[in-house]
Amino acid sequence: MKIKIIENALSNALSKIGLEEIPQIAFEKPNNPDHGDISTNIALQLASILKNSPTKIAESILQNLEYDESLIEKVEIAGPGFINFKFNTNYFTSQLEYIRSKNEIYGQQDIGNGIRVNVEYVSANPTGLLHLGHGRNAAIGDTIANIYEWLGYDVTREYYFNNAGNQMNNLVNSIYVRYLNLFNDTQQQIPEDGYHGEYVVEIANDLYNEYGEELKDGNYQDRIAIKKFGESWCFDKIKKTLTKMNIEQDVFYNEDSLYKEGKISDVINDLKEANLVYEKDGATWLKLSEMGLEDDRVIVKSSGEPTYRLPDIAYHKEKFKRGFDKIIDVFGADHIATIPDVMAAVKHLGYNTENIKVVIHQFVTLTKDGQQVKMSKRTGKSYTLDDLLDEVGSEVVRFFLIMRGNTTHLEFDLTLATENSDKNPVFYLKYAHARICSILENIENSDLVLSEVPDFSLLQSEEEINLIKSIIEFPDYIKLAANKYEPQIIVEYLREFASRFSTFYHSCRIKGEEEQILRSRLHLANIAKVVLKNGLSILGIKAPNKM
RNA sequence: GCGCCGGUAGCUCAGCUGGAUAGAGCAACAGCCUUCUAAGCUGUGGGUCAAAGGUUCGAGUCCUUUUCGGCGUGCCA
Repeated sequence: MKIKIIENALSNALSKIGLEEIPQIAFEKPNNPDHGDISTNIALQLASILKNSPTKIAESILQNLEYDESLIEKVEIAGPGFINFKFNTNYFTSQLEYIRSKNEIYGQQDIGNGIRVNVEYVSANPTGLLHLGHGRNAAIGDTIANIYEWLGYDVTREYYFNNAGNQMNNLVNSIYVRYLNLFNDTQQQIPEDGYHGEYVVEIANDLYNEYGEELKDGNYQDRIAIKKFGESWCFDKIKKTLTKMNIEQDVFYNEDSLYKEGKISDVINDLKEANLVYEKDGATWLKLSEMGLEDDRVIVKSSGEPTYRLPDIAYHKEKFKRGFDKIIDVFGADHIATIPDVMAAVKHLGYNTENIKVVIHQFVTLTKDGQQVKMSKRTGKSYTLDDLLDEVGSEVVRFFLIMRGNTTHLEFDLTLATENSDKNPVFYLKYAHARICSILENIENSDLVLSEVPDFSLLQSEEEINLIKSIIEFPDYIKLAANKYEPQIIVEYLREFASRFSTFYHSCRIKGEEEQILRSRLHLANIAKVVLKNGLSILGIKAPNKM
């Protein structure tokens, strides 16, 4: 919305009143339509400074306010001293002509200006199958990547993984036990900290089919073979699941490459040079207490192996060195503790951590028929992301996983998701789009009608204007979602949008109306179709022509 | 113990930098299909915004304390 014009007008009025310093003027969109389209509380803010009542101040601002009457219909003082602006309906309809010219690309913006953004998400190690938590991570990350692309950023979608270290050893141990159990009488148990999932049995079966009893000794070479087999088995499944979810990442970054290319030792040297580490009990410690945090932490164990913090630091340094201007990490809430450590170190190495945004999301719980489905690691029974995708499809999965705020625990209602009915919110949006397609089909020569320039000023009813207002706001919501890293903002916007379209649809007929009206309404519906299609596409959902 | 996130209608959740009468979906109830898709629309009922104090013209939103739930708190990732 054009608040710049109002802002300037207000600034001028304020200086006429005699204000030497013009303060920041805040605007908001009133939720009560009687309060106009845009509102400012500037008079309330100035009350204590000017030692006058807000209403008096508002009055004198109004007396000195000059504005374009073709744009603004009404300016009012209301309540305790708000100044409310109501736009002329012609303002809204005139915006439509510009939007119509954008057509298919409406919503795209070039504010990113090619700035390079790295969005890291999923990043599950190849030690198992993806679960619902990964799914939420994937949906949030992929949608944020889409949003930034729509804003003209140069986006790289990245997956970071570690195929070495403790976790892989645990996987190897677990597979090995299951493998021996296939042909050995002695029923060995999986170690306490091993992987108990049923998929490990599957891996062992496949392993046996490939190698027979060749690996039964479990010597060094055997373990390497088991590790390679297990890793590619898991990665294969993970990638298939992501493909099913319509996610395609550009870079799979292996933590191991940080070691091979000397990036880890480089960072240790950097840290030593910056005097940020010390030796104690045979380990290397990071001086976090000198960086404003509570406790120092080990980054290299006495065994000589680094802890996870060190590669994390090196990895973030690498992202900067690879030329990214902005770094977005999407993590589950269980990673929350390590983030401040890593950020502090990266910052003290001289990188601007303000360009790193860590998006934390809370966990997912699964409910079915009102009962919570336990996803226990101990029993090994779990409902995987893949199961879910098979059951309800990628679009419902993606939608459900982003329809709550990142910081809220998300309850995935399987019963609701499976239901192909009006209760399922994703259908509502698709349905609105399909309806518009149906209108276009039902109008004779609709292409021809759309090729002619419409008179949008004929659209004056409340339903039409409300729809137009929502159309105009589309780019603002994309920006808001980007600034907040909240895909949910797009979801909420689209629901409201579809609702306004449906209201319009029911009260304003198109087919059979007089030619001029028909043309302008058809154009309006067609623009609404673009908004729905583009909005859904940001969420990774296709807009169907028929339902 | 300490740290992070959350507690808003019967249920699931919105509520942007503090603003005017706290919203949506589902569930409940009452209407609307000879007319472009009724997977829809219109209306009704439903609230001590976990509790208490504080900041101010004004608090669901900010501060303090308490409480409940989740996660974390490792020379695991």
